[in-house]
Amino acid sequence: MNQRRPPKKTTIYDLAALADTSASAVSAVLNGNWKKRRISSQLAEKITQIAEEQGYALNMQASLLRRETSKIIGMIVPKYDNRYFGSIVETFESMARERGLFPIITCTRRDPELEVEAARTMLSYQVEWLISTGATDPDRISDLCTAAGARSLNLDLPGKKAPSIISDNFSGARELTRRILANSKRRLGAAQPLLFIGGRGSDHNTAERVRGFRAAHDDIGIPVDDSHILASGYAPEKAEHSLRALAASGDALPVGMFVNSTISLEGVMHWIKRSGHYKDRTPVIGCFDWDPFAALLGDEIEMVRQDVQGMLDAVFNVIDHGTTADGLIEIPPIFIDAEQR
Amino acid sequence: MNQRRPPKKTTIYDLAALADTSASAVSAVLNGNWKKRRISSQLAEKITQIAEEQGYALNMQASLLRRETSKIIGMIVPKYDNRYFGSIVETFESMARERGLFPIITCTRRDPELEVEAARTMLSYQVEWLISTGATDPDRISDLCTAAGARSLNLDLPGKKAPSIISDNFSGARELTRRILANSKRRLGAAQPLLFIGGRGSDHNTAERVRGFRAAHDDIGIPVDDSHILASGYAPEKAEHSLRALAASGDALPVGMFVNSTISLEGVMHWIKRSGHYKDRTPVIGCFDWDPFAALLGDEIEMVRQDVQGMLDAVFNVIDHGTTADGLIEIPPIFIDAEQR
DNA sequence: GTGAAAGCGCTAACAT
DNA sequence: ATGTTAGCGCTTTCAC
Repeated sequence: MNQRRPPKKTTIYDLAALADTSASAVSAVLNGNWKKRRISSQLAEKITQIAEEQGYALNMQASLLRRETSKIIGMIVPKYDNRYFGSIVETFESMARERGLFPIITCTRRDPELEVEAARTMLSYQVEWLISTGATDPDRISDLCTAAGARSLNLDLPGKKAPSIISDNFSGARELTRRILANSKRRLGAAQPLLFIGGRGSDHNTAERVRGFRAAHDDIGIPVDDSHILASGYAPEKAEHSLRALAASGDALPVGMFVNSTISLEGVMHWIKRSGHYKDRTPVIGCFDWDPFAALLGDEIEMVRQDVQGMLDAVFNVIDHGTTADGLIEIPPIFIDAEQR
Repeated sequence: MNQRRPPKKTTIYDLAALADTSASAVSAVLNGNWKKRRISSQLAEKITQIAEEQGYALNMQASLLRRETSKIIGMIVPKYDNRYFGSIVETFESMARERGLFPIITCTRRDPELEVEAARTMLSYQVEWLISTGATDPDRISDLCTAAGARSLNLDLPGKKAPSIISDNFSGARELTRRILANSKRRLGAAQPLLFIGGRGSDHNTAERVRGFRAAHDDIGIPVDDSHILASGYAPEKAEHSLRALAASGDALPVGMFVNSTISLEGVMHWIKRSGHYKDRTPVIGCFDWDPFAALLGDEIEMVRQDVQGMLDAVFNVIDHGTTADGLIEIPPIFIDAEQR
């Protein structure tokens, strides 16, 4: 039933002709601000009905061109392949819609070039706000936004040139580490240093989590060697490769691990299962992020869940109230206890 | 650094004034079709540079209003909470961009009202194509599109009024069932009927998969009782609830299950772990969909992976070549053998 | 209570 | 080779 040649679209002029009135009356009625224009409910009724019959659809491009405000809000997101970002996008969309904003999302696959290209495109579409989620170079995007008269916001990863809403990575990592160490002690009698694996050493979140990881070890007087920090990237294969290299080096394998994301955990679990090391006793694991299946993988796997709703509440708080400070807002992540998992 | 009052945006008229030329020259240069207008590379150079300096950004709304074609392509997707849809969206976006199209995606949470509202909004934005993914009422959306002069396409779930690209659910389910039965026989000596769980009995995919499930049982002469088909919905809690009810009924629990989606599998695995039935011997499981962590959950869990790339190749084949037939295109899903998982 | 008219920023046909 | 001009469909004064 797909029409080959689109029939000329109905405009408010067509409607005006049919209703024997003017385009401005039609526009006013269809926008709901007709009481302000004191249009007779008779005429309003008639116009609405005709519009219905003709299957009239507003042309946003024309409408937006004339208005001063677009009500379009953009978000850039690195990937759709994990629960964290999926839930950010889903929550963002519905919160935006609640406010009468039109959300447009685009996935930039952690590619810096794509990020700025996507930002530019969104600015062409007159976004009023642009949220950079987990962007590699958020300040670059903020600059573009400022130049184009749009406002920007950083989510998940902080920047210097716009308000940034992120998880409290340091405290979260410290508490997670504390729990892994406790589990490990319960199993082995004595606590031993853990392995930190996944993420990029250069990004703020990873750095903060490493700091929390070290602090928790410090708290109980266990030294952490640099060789125990393997921030080799986000892809599953990267984590797997690091572990393989570690095992090949002949060093003792750690009894427990702090895994920096579910995506890294994928590689870690795969390697543990396939490699055959740990065959009798799997390592104690903690993951900075949550996934429902990962949660079922074993009893000893501890997970922090980032507070997506809390973060987006903060995001929209800035948007709704137009806060202007470029500060850092840190949202505590959530710990789920084993019983209620 | 967020500007409070957006500075008036630079237009091509501003650039024309600065370059001491006309708006049309600027437009032509910035669009790349200036060799056609035989504009001197000198002028072109000058304009490009000034545009750069001024941080000029095209106003798409104005551009689109004037053009006849929008190059905007929309997609409606039910959820972002599993790998299947995540990968559909990610692949769709990049394939659209490769073609110079601007993808806009929106998540409708399996809500029929939201679906049509989202479709209407996208049509206002002049989408040329609208892909309904897993929509509850795709024909309604196709009608809206036809009325607005846009073309539509169904993905994942078929409709009658537009070309539909879906998985070959029948054959996939039959093969998956065959494999689960074989695993079950290997473990138990004799094959026993499986339980089908998850999905909506009313949707095409679930119906086809049930048909495949029955066919595979028929093939080896095992009868399937209606009480073994539990298509109680997509949410994890729905599946969990059905299982709890089944266990409470006192009937024997099945030795194996065909789970209709990863999202249902979430509920199934959770129940198996928490309920304590199956404590010594977990059931043989197969899932119509793939998830990396679920794949690690046990050795006996068989998974079909829907061929997302194949499906989207088919989608863009229709778009690129403007096929007009409203037929059903079925893409065989992919089986991953245990060794290579 | 309602209509006429201007103009948002851009593109393309038509001049020169 | 480049400028002038007429809209695209809508919103919004302003005039009646």
